[in-house]
Amino acid sequence: MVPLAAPTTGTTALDDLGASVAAKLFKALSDPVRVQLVALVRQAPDGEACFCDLAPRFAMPQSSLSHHLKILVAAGILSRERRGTWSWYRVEHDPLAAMETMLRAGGPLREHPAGACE
Amino acid sequence: MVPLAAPTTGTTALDDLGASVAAKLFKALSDPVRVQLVALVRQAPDGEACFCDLAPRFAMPQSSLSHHLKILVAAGILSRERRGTWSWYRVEHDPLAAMETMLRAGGPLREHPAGACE
DNA sequence: CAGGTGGATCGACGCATGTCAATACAAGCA
DNA sequence: TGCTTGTATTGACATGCGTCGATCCACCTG
Repeated sequence: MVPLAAPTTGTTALDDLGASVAAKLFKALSDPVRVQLVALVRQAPDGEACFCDLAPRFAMPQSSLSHHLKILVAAGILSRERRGTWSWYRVEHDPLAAMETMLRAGGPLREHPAGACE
Repeated sequence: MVPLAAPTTGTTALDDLGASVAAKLFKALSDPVRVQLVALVRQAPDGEACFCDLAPRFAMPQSSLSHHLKILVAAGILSRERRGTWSWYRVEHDPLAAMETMLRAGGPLREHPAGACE
């Protein structure tokens, strides 16, 4: 650690907390398998997909896929619901919208009224 | 089990290549420091920021910051230009727009998605 | 040309992450 | 109750990544 300027927050840029939240969301999508999982679930009929539908799409053991799904659920990007024997996954659109807003506006991860083209 | 859309139909999920491209972009933003760097550069006057302007914002050695900037440049999210003594960074908006499109549509990443400011 | 400064790169370290096989758990069925 | 199938978790392993100090390079100035 070096006596640099203290982490400046509350000025013009994204604050530390917002950056951490954003980074965690982006990290959840930082693997190709997880990107595809989100796309598949989103495009599934009725907006939900069963694990057994997703598994055959990937050439990897079932445990690996479950691991990736767990990460997406932990990040809040997917939600899981167990109905009887099968687990069903849905896309939670709020986190995706938050990321989208942040990419467009560059501001903190919260509702941002700024116009698209400043 | 209900079959998902076949990989060859118009409603196809993200292909492997698109998913890899997307994942690499998201990965570049999977660290809070890099999220803040992008926000800072974007909000800088004239849309560009000098390394020496960015450095004091972070409590970490200069080498670490340079490392993060390198990752962002390698991902195409930032561009670097050396003018005399200083290095200047700008935000490349196309990759951000591509990510945004992908979050909204779930489709593959294209070269020039319907950009936000065209 | 010598010295100084801004910034990039190198090498090492420790921790996080993706992968797999094996195992555990949960629900339906015989 | 026990068996079978679907899914989650565990543990081990290798690799990747963020961090840091040290060093190197490019550009300016005297």
